[in-house]
Amino acid sequence: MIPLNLYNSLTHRVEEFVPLDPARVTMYLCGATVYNYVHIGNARGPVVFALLVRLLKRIYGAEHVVFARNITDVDDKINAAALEAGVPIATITQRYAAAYSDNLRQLGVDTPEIEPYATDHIRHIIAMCERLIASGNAYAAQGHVLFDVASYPEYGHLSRRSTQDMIDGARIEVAPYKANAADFVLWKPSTPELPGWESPWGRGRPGWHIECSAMSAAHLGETIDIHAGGNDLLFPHHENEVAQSTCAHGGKIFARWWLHNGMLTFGGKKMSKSLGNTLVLHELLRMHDPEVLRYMLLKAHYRQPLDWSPSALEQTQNTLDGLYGTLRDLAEIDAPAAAELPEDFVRAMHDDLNTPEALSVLARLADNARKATDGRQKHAAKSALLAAGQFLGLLERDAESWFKRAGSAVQVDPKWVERLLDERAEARKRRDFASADRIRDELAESGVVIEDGPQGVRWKLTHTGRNRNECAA
RNA sequence: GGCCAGGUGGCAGAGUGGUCAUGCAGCGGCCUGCAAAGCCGUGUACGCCGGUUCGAUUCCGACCCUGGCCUCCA
Repeated sequence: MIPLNLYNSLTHRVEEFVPLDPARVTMYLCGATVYNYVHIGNARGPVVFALLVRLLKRIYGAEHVVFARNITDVDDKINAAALEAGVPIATITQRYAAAYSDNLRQLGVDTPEIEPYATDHIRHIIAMCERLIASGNAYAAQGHVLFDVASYPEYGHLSRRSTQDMIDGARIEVAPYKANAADFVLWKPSTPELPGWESPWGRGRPGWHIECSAMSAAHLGETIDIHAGGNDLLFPHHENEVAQSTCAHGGKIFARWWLHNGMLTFGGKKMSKSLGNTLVLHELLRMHDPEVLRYMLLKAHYRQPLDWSPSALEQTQNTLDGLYGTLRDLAEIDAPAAAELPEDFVRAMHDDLNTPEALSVLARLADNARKATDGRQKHAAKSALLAAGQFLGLLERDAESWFKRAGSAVQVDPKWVERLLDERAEARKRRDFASADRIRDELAESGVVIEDGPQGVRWKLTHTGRNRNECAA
């Protein structure tokens, strides 16, 4: 058995992952705040960490892994969007939460076991605030509840900063109700036009950080195996979660492994709404096959930054075309995905989810499949390729239709193509190559590339010239 | 300014103390009526300067540069 090694942000080292209880492996991922459509950068964590969940299920059994990915459905940005549109926040959050789940599903992200909503956990949040006040780790002031950072000496351990640095580095003015600059809000008061819930401190709403702590504990228990998220959440979000959860649970360790994915950049800068360099996921899904987007997200190691660009996407499209080309050549071999994954593939995946390495194994498997001579070899090679590819959420399409994508930028009527191909076949039979080539040129003009093979002619839609600039919007 | 990641061939992107990443693109050849696809072949790559070492892209130190966090952010 190849051990599963994962980089733990807590220790800054790659360590062999061993769950607390192999019969119930628990993992939590900070999901989305649903105030707008998500961009492709928002999908990186869900994609790579759902892949990790697949790996965990393969090791421990699907029924022994519980994965939660939350939805933050109360937040000041949501409130602002609702206020502007003149609708209740639920109108906003339902729309975007549905789009989020749907977009991720299209991208091949498995649905988590649990998808908790913050507003369904207000009682848990209030209870947690009360526990923190009782334990002396939080205090109420002017309708707020604040976490007392000074009460938790370990604060800053995860993100490796000292509280002194944080005070020195504080760029915002300290709110008057805060005892210390570094203290953060667990609960805050709501004015009548804002959403709010009755609490011991008056009508109010939760702060962001405590939502994840409360939902994680409610569904997965006080100590979980893995907590994941983008590395931009390391501080303050994750640091604050550690502080709240640890203190509310009598010092029990909150998350044993902390995993952080690197940022997706566009034009060399982190893709973010504030910079205005985002590529909205549902738009991309309209223009590209989801597998191309997915392959692109897996091309770089999850902890590294990944720069998105139209040309990189085109390269990815070409790579995937090559893999599907192999499968198309093996269309007559009726081989389903193998039950077992190739060992070098598993080794790559167990090496801190090294998807670039795993993709290079995929290329090698495709090479084997192309070079296989007899039927048995072909069968074995094809099923190995499919097994590895489909584990990554790739190569799930029918190879023939991959090259004749419906809804692509290039559109042709297949009947028209077939008719021209018949005409061309006739011309070639007459050795009238001038006419044959004229027909080929006409097809090429419409984006149809033809290949004369031993079994006759086949065709595909070209990618050249499309998708080059359209996603730079 | 503080903390944390990085700088690899035309592009993307792994990895390693001493023969090979891989993919895309390019180039040459085979195949083909010609193409396409496929096959074969093909490139003095590891930011800069020192150090350790028989040997460093890989380890150590300095420097330069880039990105992330320090405020909401996957």
